[in-house]
Amino acid sequence: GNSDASSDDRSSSPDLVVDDSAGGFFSNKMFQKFCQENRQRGAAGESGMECCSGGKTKGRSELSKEEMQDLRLKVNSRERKRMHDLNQAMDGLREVMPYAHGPSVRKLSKISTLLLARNYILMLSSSLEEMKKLVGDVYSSSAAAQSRSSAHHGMTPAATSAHLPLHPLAQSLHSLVGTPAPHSPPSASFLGFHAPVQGLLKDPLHLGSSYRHFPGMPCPCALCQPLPTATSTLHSLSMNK
DNA sequence: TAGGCCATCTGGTCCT
DNA sequence: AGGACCAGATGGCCTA
Repeated sequence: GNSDASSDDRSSSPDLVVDDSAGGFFSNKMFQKFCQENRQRGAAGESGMECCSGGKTKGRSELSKEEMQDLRLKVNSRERKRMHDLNQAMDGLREVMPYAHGPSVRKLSKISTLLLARNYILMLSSSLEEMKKLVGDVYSSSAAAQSRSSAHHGMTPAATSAHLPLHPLAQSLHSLVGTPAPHSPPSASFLGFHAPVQGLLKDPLHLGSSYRHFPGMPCPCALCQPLPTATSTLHSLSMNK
């Protein structure tokens, strides 16, 4: 189920147009050439064709014209399905990316989707690290305060921390950092996405036409996202093969 | 009209 | 041997 696909006449996962029909298949120039060559060979002599018809396992060179066509159709169909699956996965990735979705918005290109996803992951990673640090700081400061107070009342620090209610800030941070739901994108409100800005950037990757920039948060788009220092080493790895 | 993006076909390579 | 994966080629569609 891809919502974008319905709004985009250039869906990356179009309904399977199986061009098994002669018209579709023979429209391919290379295949036409192949058939032409085959016809020429056939005109020169059909003996090669007859010798191998009826065998159970044949080499590809021994296949008849029809069998070759059949094989080619099967391979093409598999390749189409593979590409459709890949595009479906790409659509799934687009759905969880922080950019404007909608009928009036052009879909991110594949390369833009991948680049944006990469930067988005880097941004989330650095945010998570920051959150963890914050939680640690809050814990240590409140524990220090409690130990002072409990020492005053003759209690052990361990006993107090076990029964202490969490600092309100620590509680809220806990709810944010504590148990991330697998396979679910971070909530929009958590990321501060509730007040989208309409200002769009111009950029060579065509991110600008579909990407929204949000106030108060580092922008994950390929252009304006400075890589976090902790993960900047990943940059050198980039996406090179 | 050039350039970008895409779907499809195709042959080669690798893996099971 | 068959299937998956990959990259090159090709042609169509769209936009600036």
